[in-house]
Amino acid sequence: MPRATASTEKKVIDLLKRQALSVTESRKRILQLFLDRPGALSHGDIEKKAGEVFDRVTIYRTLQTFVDRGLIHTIPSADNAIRYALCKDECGDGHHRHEHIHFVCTQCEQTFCLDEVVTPVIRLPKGYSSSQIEILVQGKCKQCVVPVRR
Amino acid sequence: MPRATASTEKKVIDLLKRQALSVTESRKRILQLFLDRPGALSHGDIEKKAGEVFDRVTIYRTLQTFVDRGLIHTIPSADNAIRYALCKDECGDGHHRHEHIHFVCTQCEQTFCLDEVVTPVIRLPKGYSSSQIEILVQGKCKQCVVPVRR
DNA sequence: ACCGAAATAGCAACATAGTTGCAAAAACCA
DNA sequence: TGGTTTTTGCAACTATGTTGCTATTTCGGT
Repeated sequence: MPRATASTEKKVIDLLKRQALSVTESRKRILQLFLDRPGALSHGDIEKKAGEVFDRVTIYRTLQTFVDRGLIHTIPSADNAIRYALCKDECGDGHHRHEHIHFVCTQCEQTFCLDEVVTPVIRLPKGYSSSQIEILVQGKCKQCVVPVRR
Repeated sequence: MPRATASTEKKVIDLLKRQALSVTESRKRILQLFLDRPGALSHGDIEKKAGEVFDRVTIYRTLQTFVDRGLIHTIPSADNAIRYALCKDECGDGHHRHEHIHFVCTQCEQTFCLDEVVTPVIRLPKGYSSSQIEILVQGKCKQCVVPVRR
């Protein structure tokens, strides 16, 4: 199965170079995986899709590098499996700023960034200060709600 | 160090009985740990505090039982360490309903339930339906913000 | 295109986290 | 108290994540 056409390969290389990352097979492949699908990926997902080619350790380190450079961001979960998703607005080196919420579909089990939904302001009790807010909504996604039968 | 006074022991036993759970040493001890402190506990935390007395497996199973019975609830995190906290309003058998947000202090690294802060309504894009919302706020808690120097 | 320095990948070994089956121990109920 | 049921501990296993070291690859300069 041809995973990367000439044009998407170029895009991937571009993204890496823009972050001053050296272009390696594993980075290209893993970044490609994120571009290929709308949802978020866990380490396990990536290992399943590219684990025969690359070492587990390489995948861990590649993901960490991508997070550090602001290419992807982490999404917490209640099942002890951190997921990663592409940063849409270019996040900087070590600086992530995300205003969107995350949606976990209970049916297809995919996790999506809902860029259209902006995180509301949360009024904290006196004495608390906040630096980051993460909103995780669980339910059924567009594809899974009222499945269209034909 | 005396962990349970006569009165708190009674409270613990009461809570267990109310859920039709048999009263065992490990359940008493673990439930006691939750009553002793305001923050949430991870499996690891509990293992450190009671791991010499009880088997790891017992702790896993006890936590699972408590979650199933609605005694405690899980709190997702970005560091792959699910935390557990007492349910204030009695959640039923397998039914959790929490309207509060969770606060993770970056300084003392504790996680709290902020019962005073009600989760806002999130307007999802067309086609999505939500069944549960989890809000995770990161920052400094009451104790850690502007440390009082005397 | 080639070379050397620097970055990255792979390997091994380890640490932590979580699960399952089964036999022994205990909690419960009459 | 005694029999039944539930829970515990143990052993073994799988999955997940980390670290140090060496081999390989990338990349800049020539």
